[in-house]
Amino acid sequence: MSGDLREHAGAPTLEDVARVAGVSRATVSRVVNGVRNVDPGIQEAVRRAVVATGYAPNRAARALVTRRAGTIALVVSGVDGGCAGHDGPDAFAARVFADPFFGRVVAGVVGFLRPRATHPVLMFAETPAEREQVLGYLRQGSADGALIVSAHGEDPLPALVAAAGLPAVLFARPARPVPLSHVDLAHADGGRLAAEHLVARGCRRAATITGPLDVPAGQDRLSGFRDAMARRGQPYVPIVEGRFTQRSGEEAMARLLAEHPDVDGVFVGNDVMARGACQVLGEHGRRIPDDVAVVGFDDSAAATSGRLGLTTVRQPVEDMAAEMARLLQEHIETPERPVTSVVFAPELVVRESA
Amino acid sequence: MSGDLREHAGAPTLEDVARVAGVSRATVSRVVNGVRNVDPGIQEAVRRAVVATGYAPNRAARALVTRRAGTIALVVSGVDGGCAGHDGPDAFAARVFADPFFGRVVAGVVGFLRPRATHPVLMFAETPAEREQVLGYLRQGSADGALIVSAHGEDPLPALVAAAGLPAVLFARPARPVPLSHVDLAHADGGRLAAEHLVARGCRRAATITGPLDVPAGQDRLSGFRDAMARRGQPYVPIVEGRFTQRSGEEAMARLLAEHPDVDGVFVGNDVMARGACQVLGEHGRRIPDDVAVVGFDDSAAATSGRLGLTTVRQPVEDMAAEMARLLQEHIETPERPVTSVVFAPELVVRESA
DNA sequence: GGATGGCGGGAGAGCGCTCTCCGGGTGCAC
DNA sequence: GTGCACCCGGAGAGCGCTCTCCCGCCATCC
Repeated sequence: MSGDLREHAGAPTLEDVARVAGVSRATVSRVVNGVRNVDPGIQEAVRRAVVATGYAPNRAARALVTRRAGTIALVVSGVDGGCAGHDGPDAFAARVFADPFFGRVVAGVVGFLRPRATHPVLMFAETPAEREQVLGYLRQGSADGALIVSAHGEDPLPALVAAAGLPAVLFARPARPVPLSHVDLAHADGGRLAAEHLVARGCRRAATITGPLDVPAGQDRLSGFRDAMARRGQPYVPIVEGRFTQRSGEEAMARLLAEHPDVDGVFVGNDVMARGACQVLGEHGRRIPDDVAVVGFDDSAAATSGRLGLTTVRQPVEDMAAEMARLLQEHIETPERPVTSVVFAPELVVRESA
Repeated sequence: MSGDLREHAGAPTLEDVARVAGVSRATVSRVVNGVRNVDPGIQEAVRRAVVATGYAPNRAARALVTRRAGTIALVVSGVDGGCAGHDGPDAFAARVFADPFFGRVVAGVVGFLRPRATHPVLMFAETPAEREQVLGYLRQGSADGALIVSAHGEDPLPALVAAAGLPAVLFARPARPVPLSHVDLAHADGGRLAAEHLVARGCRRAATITGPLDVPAGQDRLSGFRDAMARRGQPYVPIVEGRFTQRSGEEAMARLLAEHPDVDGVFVGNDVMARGACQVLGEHGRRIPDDVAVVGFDDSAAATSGRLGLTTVRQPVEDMAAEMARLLQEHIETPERPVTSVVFAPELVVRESA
C-alpha cells in the first residue's frame, strides 16, 4: 500500500493526497478545511486518500499563509524574586504552582481551549530578558495572543504588550490602567460577604489576615471587609498581612492570637492561609467555629481537603480563566474590538468553619 | 523613520531588513542566525536595520523550511474519569494541578527549557479523541517531541506515540514496556529507606498507606518497604490503599487506627496523604513522632508547609523533569539515539515527623 | 437554440524563511 | 605576474499550504 504513496521520505503532503485521490491540491485543501461545495463523491475519495496516506496538515505551512498560529500564550508574569529569594531557574515556576490558584487558571483556560483543539504555550516572564522573549514570541506570530496572569500588580509586561498592539487579556485589574481587556472578581464584595457572615454569626471581635497588600485584589478585599465591618459597628479591625502561603497564615494567626487573644472571627485572604490559621487555632485550644469562626477566600481545593470544611468566599477562577480565553479569542478574531472588563461576583460558600 | 521602511502593512520581513541594510535577504538571514563569516561592518549594518525595522523572524516560515517547530509538547495523559467521576471539561486539568506534583514537573521542564528560549505546549489527553489530537499535533510537526506524564500506568498514549515514531520521553516507567526513553525514581529504594528509618527509630508495629497500586511506582514503593521490613523482622505490615489525596490519607489513617490501634509508625505514599494522616493522628491524641512516626514521600511543598516538618523520601521531581526535557532534546537532535532510562536515587529527608 | 448563471474543480501565485550553489574579489605563494 | 585557494555575499529554489482567479460544464430561461 505504501509503495507509490510515499516515494519521498517525510510526512505526506497535500500533493501526495491529491495524487492518490486523483484530484488537485486545491480540492484536497477544500475538503480538509470543509469549505465550498465539493462533489460528495470526490469528498469521499479525498477522505479515503487522507486516511490511506496518513496525511496531517503541516501547521507551519498553514500558519505561514493564514497568518494565524492557532496557538495562544499563557504567560505567568512576575518580577525578579517576586515572593521570596531568587533561588534558581525553576524556583519561580515552582512557587507559582505551589499555589492551587494557577492550576485552576490553567484548568479554566484548557477547559475553554480543549473543545477548540488549541493548546496554550506556557511561558514564564520573570526577568526583563524573559519579557523581551515573550514579546518577541508574540510579535513573530508564534502565538496569536496572550493570556497574562501577573503575580504582582506592578508587572510591566501588560503595558509592553499593549504598546506592541498585541491581542492580550489580563487576569485581574492591573495596578495602573492598561488598554487591555481583563477579567476580575468584585473583591470588595467578597470582603463584604465575609464581614456580613461573621457579624451574622455573632462575631464581635473579628480580625483579618490579608494577602500581600501591593496588589489591587488584596486591597479591595480588605477595604470591602473593613467598610462592611465599620458599618456594622466594628470600625477597628486588627489586620495582619500574609503572603498567601500556609506558613504565613500560621504566623499571622499566631501573632493575632498573641495581640488579640479574644478574637472570635477571622477573615483570611485565601484558603491556604486559612488552613494555616486553623492549624494554629487548634494548637491554641480554640474550637472552630465555636470559639473562633474562620472565613477563607477562593474556594480552592484547600477549602475542602481537610477534616473541617472551610467557609469561604468563592472565586470562580476556572470560569474567569475560561472567560479570559473567550475574550482573547474575540480580540484575535476582531482586532478592532473595544477593550472590556468582565467582573465576576463572589459567592459565600458556607461550610463548617464559620 | 517608518516611511519607506514599511510601505506594506504587517510585520517587517527579512526582505525589508535587507532593503534597509542594503544587502540581500540571505545575508540578513546569516546575521540573524549567526552563521558563516559575514563582514563585521555588514553585520553591524544589518543589526542596525533589524532594530530600525523592529524585525522579528517569522517562526512559521522558519519552521516550514527547517522542519523544526522549536516547541515541545508537555502532555498530561490519563484515562476517562481517571481518579474520580467525569465532571466537566476542565475537571481533569483541575484534578491534575490540585496535586503539587505536576506543578513541580512543569517547573523542572520550564527550568530546562527557559534558558533555551523554548516553551512547552500544554496538552491534556484524557479521551481517545484527545489522544488522536495529540498524535495529530505531533505528526503535523507542531511540536518536535513530547514529554508525557501519565496519570495511570495503563495509559495507551505512549505506545501510540512510539508506534508513530515520534520523539518522546516518559515520566515513570510504563506498566507495559514501550520503546521510549523515560526517567524514573528507584521507588523500591525509597520504600526501603523509609523502612530502615522507622525501624532505626524503634518502630515495632509499622504500617503503610500506599498510593494507588495500579501504577508501578506504587507497587515498587510498597514492595521495597515490605521487603525491608521483612528483613528486619516485621514480615506482616498492615496496608491501606489511598488515592494520593489528603482526604484519602485521612480516611486511610482512620481505618488504620481502628484496626491497629497500637501502630507506632506509618510510611505514607505521598506527602499530601501524610498530611491527612498527621491530622487524624492529632485528632486521636497521638503525638508525632513520639507515639506514631510518620514518613511521607515526595518532599513536596506539603512536607514543609505545615507546623510539623514531615520526614519524607525525597523524589527530585524537578531534576527528573529537567532530565526528561534534556533526553527529549537529544532524541530530537539525534533521531537514531537509542532509548534509555535514567533512574534517580531517592533520599531520606529527616524532619520532625519521624 | 443560444445566452445566462451558478457551481465544481484546476492552475498558480505567493506567504517568509533557509540553504545550496555560484560568482567575484582578495590574499598568498610560486 | 599568474595561479590558486578561500571567503564573502547574492541569486534563486522551494518548504507545504491557502486562496484568488479562471475555466468548463450543466441546468435554466427566454
